[in-house]
Amino acid sequence: MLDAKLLRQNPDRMRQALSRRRESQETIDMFEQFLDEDRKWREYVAETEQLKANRNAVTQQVAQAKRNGEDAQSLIEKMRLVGDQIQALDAQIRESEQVIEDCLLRLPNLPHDSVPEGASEEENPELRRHGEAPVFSFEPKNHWDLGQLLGILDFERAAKVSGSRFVIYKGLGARLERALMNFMIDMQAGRGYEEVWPPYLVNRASMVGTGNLPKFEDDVFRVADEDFYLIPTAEVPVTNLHRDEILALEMLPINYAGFSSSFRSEAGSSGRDTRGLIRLHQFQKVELVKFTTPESSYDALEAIVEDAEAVLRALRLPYRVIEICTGDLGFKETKKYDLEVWLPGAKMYREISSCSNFEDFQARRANIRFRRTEKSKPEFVHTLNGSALALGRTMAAILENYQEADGTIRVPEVLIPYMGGVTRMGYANERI
RNA sequence: GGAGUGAUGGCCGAGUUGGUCGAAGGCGCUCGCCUGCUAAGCGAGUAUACGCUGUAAAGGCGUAUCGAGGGUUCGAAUCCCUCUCACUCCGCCA
Repeated sequence: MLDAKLLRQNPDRMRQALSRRRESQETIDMFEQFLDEDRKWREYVAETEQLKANRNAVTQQVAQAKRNGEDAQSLIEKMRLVGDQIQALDAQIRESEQVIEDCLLRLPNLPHDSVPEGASEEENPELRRHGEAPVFSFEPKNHWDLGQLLGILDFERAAKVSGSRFVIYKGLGARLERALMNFMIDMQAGRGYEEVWPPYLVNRASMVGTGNLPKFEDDVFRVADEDFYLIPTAEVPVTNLHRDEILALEMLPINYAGFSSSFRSEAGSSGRDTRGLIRLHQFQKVELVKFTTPESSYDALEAIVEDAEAVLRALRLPYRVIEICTGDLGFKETKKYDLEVWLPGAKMYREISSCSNFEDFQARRANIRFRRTEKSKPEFVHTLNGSALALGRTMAAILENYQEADGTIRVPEVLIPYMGGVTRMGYANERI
């Protein structure tokens, strides 16, 4: 959510942002509707407040008169009418506020000046690459074939138990998932992040706080008849940890590494990535979340990218870093980098981490503030996050990059201790 | 799930026969005074949001806020309704 005052005073800044983001006409119209409603709202407010000031004054006269044992009936009669007027105006104000609030909650964030112009993901510049794509003496398999041959991924039974877009990890596959979780959390805990294991169900206010609602209702799962949503990422509960709080300056920056399952409806993506671990209704993820001062959030963003890259480097997975252009930027972000890992089976780079700065967009929605000194006014913090990493896609990358000619998978060196010393996943290990 | 109690400012805590209550008192905090230092003491101050006005900043006026929302009333922290949360007891449960 953006500052209504800023939008009112500088509407062209928003208009320009909407155009840079290639927003739909619908969104552009919504912004103009906001400006219009905001103007009306201020008129109503001025009017009703004047009436209330008058009523408050007369009310004092009534009290005074009663204390003196005088008759106040004529004053009361007059105020009865004013009361009705106020009630009618207040109702109108509430309606206006609802329209305004709804617009504000659905208007996207302003791209940072440094974000490259572009219409779509095709124009996202690649910033750098790291690691060499492995060379195979055979045709590398995709991860779902490998996983099923090894008996560590079971998509068929997952479909029976739950449905499509689910997986069951078994044996060393389950163990590898667990190893990845522990490795990634330990690694970030060693880099200054506090480990957090949040709830996987959150209330609506939390979903609105991070900007997942009201605009993206279709993307998330909701528990029937309850005010509970399955989290689409740990970002939601972890960012909302400090909702409605005023933090002391000394507490910043706050760095959390949250582990959770993530649940996504994947509405609108039917037919895409239907096989394998790339696009599931449930996957696990270690998510980095930062709360910073406004002046340090862009440095913090670079730091998050580095922390996520470090995981890929430790796992010796080839990857590249791309910067998201204005037209591909998500609803909430001012600036975003994606890390893409090389998948030999698919012969392409796939997103494995996404690191974003939201500036005060979430902080304003979730009312997360800080005070520079005890006497200074609270200011909104900046929030950021980045995946480090998505476990399912990491496993896919490991299976595809570490496969051998005989169909076995070497275990990345850093994971061997987490795998109880297992160095290779193969047919011999089937009966774990 | 059943029964009950409660929710007031940074904290504790008055106020529930509706009117002078943005809210006593205390603690904490800030500034000043005092003291050779510390402690004690004295004085002043100490919420947030929004609107209007105004400025280089500030300020001024107004409105709202006593868990949240709605209602009754000329007027609500105080009365009514709904909800949320916390605590206690019972039941159930990993």
